Amino acid sequence: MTIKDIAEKSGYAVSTVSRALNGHPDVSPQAQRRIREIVQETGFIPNTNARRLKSQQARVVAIIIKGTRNPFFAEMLAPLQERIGKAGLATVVRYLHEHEDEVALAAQLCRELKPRGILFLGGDARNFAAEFSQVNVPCVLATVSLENLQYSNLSTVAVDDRTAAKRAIEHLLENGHRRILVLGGDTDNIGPSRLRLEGCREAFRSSGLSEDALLYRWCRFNTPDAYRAMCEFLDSGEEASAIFAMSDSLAVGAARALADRKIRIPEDYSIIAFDGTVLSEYYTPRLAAMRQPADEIVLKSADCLLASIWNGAPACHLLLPAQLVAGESVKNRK
Amino acid sequence: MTIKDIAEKSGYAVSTVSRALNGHPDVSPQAQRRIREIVQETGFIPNTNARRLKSQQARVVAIIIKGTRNPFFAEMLAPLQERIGKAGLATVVRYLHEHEDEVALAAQLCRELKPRGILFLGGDARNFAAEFSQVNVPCVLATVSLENLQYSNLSTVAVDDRTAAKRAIEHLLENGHRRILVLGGDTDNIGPSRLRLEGCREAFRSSGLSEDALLYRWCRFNTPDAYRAMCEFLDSGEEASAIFAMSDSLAVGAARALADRKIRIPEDYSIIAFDGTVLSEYYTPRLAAMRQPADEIVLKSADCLLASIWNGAPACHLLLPAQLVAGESVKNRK
DNA sequence: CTGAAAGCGCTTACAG
DNA sequence: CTGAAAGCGCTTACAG
Repeated sequence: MTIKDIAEKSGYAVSTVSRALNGHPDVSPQAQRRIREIVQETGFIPNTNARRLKSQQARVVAIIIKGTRNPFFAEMLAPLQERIGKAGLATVVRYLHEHEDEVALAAQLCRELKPRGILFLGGDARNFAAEFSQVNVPCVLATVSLENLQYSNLSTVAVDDRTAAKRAIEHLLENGHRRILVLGGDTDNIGPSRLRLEGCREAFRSSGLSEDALLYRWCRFNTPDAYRAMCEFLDSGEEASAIFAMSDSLAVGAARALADRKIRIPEDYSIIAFDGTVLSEYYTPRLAAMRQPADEIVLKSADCLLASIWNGAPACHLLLPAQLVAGESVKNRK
Repeated sequence: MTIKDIAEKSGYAVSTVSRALNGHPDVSPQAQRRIREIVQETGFIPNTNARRLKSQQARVVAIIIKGTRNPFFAEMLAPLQERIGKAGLATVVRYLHEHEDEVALAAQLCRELKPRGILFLGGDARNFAAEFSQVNVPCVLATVSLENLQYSNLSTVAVDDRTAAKRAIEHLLENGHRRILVLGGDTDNIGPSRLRLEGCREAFRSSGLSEDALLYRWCRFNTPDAYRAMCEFLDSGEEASAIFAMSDSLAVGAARALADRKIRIPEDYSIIAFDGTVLSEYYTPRLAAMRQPADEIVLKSADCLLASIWNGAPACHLLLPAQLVAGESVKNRK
């Protein structure tokens, strides 16, 4: 079943059918109706490949997700697809491991798939700095702030990591904690972990405390690796009274390491997480967390991308505030 | 940059370039080499749409995921994509809400995208019964067993839900529990919740116990709704000493409801979950669970699909055993 | 082993 | 408002 068959059945030419199908204005109401009927009857669906070949662009937005097991991204994906879908664009999702290059994939997709835009969920600043110029469609990088890279077709929508982390540490300091362990990712390069660590340092400095009491342990962004890092910390003999974990899943891993040693939360160790997903809310004890406004990130990211696609709107850079959710996992030591 | 440009630069004809690009055997080593060089230099990537238009099929497997926030599916997706990718096929992922029709989407994709095969992660038996005949490519339904539907192009790979649930209940019975609350999904129609409930009943029957002591509460497959269902149960004044939750995330919601009322796990209430994801392993207390062999489901699903695609292998129906993981959430009352 | 040519199913100037 | 025709970038018989 092709457009040619529809043309024959309807008595109109192929070109007229094509126009009717695409809702062009210059088609008579009769033709419109007749063609619609036949399409209904036959259940005809135009061949997407042929369509794309001609129009040289797919009605598609690619979503590239960095990190295959990030529950925070997982929560954002469905509403993202929904919102973009309502704008009449299909979505194609690709997952990448942490070590893979999302910008290289984007460049490849631009050539192969020719999407109208690309939405990155997470990403590495280095990749963007090195090769984003190869990507020539409107893009939005969500959850990572990258304002210093001035690409005209790259918007960023992210939480203000530095301020949020500062607030997390302040919360612990306000509750009398003076030695704090921070669990997070790679801080050598610019990125969320680095920004958050800087926020932690600022909190110590502006409280007049020595940064010697700010301990950092690196781990990958998953629960088992946070467990590993936390065990190593506890076994090293170092001490602290509170933990700031840079994601909810890291907090769960750390909590498990404490439980193994009969260390209680929050009596012996306080803990504050980052993200504020459903998990932190329903975990026992309820985890204190800096909640990322996932809904708003989704909303703004989608709107930003769609505005660029349809109206050629210039790139925007949004920094949203995170919100402190108190929970039950922080004890006041005063 | 098109294949025509490569032809000009290399001095070979378009058809020879095409053959070289696709690894056809009848191309001289020189031509092969020369063309490869130019492709390297120019970074040429063939236009996927044109390719598909001609060959009428994409080198793509569609993965349709039912339920946008299922951590169990989330864990399976990455290795699934990897395995299929290694076989030289790309993957396209589509998420569907629980109430949406995955088979209708599959039928649509068959016409639009023309994939080589479709892999369903979760699905509703009713949709398959009603309209799967519209889908004409090899398919595998993972995590739901549907042997009674004899479609020649539909394989199923799932855990033996009935036996697994029976084992879960037996574990609770062995530990002296006699009134058990089961938390799960819709049991009106054939599907995992129904099969598991039947397994629960069997366990009671074969132990000579009255099924009156087997309580069932319906909820959606997410943590907040399990919390809601558990709260309603507790507030209703009904009693039990143990819970079987049909997923890890349901167990977390139920646990939170207990914690709200200062009911301790496992001292006051025992709990056993289903899936056995990372979460159950690192939760405090470690959750007893019937672990689904996610790795094996991934492996078998992918292999089954690829065998059908490449070799026209007939549909297969695999029922894999779940494994009891003891955890710390079940108390022996004897 | 290689090339010229037809054609996949659409869209879109162009002419009427 | 409608139709005939060109062409998007490939693949694949067919002929040599």
